Amino acid sequence: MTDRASCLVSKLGHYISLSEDDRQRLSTLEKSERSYGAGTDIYQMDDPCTDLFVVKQGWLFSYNDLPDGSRQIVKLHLPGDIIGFPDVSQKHVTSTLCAAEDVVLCPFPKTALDVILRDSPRLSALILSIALRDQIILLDLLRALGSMTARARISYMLLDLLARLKITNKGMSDVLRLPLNQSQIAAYVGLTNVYVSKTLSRMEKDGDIARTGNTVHLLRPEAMEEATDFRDRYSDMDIGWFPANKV
Amino acid sequence: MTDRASCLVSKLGHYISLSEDDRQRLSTLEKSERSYGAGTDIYQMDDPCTDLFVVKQGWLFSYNDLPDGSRQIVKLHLPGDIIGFPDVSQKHVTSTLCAAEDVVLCPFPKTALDVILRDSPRLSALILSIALRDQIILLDLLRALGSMTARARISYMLLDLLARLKITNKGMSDVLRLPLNQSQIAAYVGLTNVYVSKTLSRMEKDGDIARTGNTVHLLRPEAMEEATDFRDRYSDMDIGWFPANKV
DNA sequence: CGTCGTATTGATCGTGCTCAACAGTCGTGG
DNA sequence: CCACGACTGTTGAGCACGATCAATACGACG
Repeated sequence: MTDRASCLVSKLGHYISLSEDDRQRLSTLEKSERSYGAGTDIYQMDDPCTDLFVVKQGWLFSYNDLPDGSRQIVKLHLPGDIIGFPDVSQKHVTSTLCAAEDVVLCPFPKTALDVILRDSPRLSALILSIALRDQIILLDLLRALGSMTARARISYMLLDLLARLKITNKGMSDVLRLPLNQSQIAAYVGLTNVYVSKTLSRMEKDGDIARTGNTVHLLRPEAMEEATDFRDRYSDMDIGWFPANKV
Repeated sequence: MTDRASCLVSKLGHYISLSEDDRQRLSTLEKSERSYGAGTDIYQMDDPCTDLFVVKQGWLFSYNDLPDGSRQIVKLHLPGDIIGFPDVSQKHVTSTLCAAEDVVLCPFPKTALDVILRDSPRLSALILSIALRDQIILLDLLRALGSMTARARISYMLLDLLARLKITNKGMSDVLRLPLNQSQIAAYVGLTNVYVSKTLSRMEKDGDIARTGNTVHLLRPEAMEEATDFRDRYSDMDIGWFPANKV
């Protein structure tokens, strides 16, 4: 992936081989890239939904504030991710997007999707598949939040992040940079910052993880996967049924 | 909707007007319909994923059993729903499907999707939108499980079910038939059967709901929506960006 | 009548929350 | 240079929501 390459092309080309036509189609979609500083809210809940974003650099998250003052982070966005897909089905976006650190995004208009659907069945299938896989992952997270202990939830989050990073970075070890503070982790897994701190300390004392700065080292990933019934949904998408493009 | 009409046609025709070609395409997809008794597991987790189902009659749910013995219901399926969409992206299904009562389903093969993607951009867009909307709804549920009290979670579930039933049944009142026992409700909202019982009793005593048999009457839906920050995602899907079919 | 599945109610326990104090690390400004 | 504040993480004490375990009630069905 050169720096000049289209974010979309390199992201989607990761799953299937793209025809030259498809590459062209995708490249033209992207507007110029944009940078945002850490902590910036890039769009707010209930804003009109016009653009999608590919993450070129940095982590972000989508959150909602609830009436009782608590905050729930519903999705973490890592480099290579497409942000805002579910909102395409709605007139207004359903959550607020916030940069967890300094980020670079490649926006492209929501209306671009109709061109793809009209002209490229193969790309359409891929996009649909990605959307559906994201839904699977959400279901997994739901199980975690619905019925796991604090420790299992945090383990689950760490395993999920590691699996995601390994898609684009094959030779990766079990070390993880985690550019989120404990309040944000808490908002994601449905706990409080205090209890996240206590749980992480306990996990460290028990030898499950090691921490240095904001990097986390998973010392027994297999045991953690066992305990949380973790499954890697990222590595085995089914793309066998995709249609060929028309000629 | 006549009894003979294709389930898919009547389901999808609810959102957009379908061309005669599209109606034909959809009708041919469906195999004969099938019935299952209450409590039947229709497919099991890790089975190969071959078919999707349209619900013609009765309620169902998808669940997973966790290593600690607890069960999490991740999705309730009502008449008119399409079951198994997210699993299309996977080689094996990720949860077990169970009939909550006697049901009738219309199966159609997963491979049918490639025909639609190739030939009908408009139907493709609709299917994508439905998948994405389901994801939004999952995100809503995630917020509920992540940071709401027992009472709010149950309220949320009731509001969600009511909104779903109102799509196909416009003139509906705030009365709801709930063919689930309290253990199933508990598995869905992440509580125990005991606490569901206690919470429902308290809600009844406080005048929020009334129960007779397995029907529930919501007495102050607006107050409940306020308390749970409930939003109806079903009634305002954005279909404005859909492409027209090629001629 | 007995059994099974389901709902209710009570007593007790524990995980995780609340509130609070304190420490470490920044960047800022005197 | 130090003082100060803002932000983050840690630790402790007490509390509450919801879990666990158990007993009871109730209906449907054989």
